[in-house]
Amino acid sequence: MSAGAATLAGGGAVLGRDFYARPVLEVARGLIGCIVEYEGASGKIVETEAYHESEPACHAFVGVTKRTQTLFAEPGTAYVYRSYGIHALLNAVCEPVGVGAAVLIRALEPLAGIEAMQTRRGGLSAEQLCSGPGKLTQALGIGLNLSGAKLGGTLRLRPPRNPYNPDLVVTGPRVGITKAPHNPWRFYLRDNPHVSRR
DNA sequence: CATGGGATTGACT
DNA sequence: GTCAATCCCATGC
Repeated sequence: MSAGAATLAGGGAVLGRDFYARPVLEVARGLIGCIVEYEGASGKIVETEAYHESEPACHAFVGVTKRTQTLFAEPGTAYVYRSYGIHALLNAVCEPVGVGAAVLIRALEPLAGIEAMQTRRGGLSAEQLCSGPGKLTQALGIGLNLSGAKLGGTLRLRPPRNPYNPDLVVTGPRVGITKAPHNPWRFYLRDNPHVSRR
């Protein structure tokens, strides 16, 4: 079982505070294979990236501001922000309170609610529905209003349904950033067709 | 108060 | 391959 998994009455388990209150690189790797659920739609995480206040690519690098205060909040908080004026990007806040760190969820393999996703995304194939950080928030209907919400409520993450080979998780440099681009802090499932492409 | 940049995407040459 | 769209907010004057 994954660290921090707690059993819910009625079946299923949800990742709890202990899961997120660890070094952000561990959480980024650990989230691969986990399930994101929101209002009946769900998908398996196939790609993540880690961000930490100690390096300039992270929004929290500048310290606590109105924009970044959520990154320093309780582990297991959602941090959603608008990128390029258009897209909402979903992160899970990690490490203890007062440390600015989060895992960006970059791609999902759709599991449930695919028709609703296609309605929101324009009838694309399953492989294109959630294969990017801006795409998956649109597909699930996740907006900026969820920033600051505690993960585990309407928006929740579950541990993997089935065990999988940890060798399938590979690392690489993060995508799309201009600062500290070389840290290999991106994690994804090898050969999974739902991973983002450029 | 004005400016500039951005953890992206999709359309177009 | 290039490039515009479009919003939030940090920064600087």
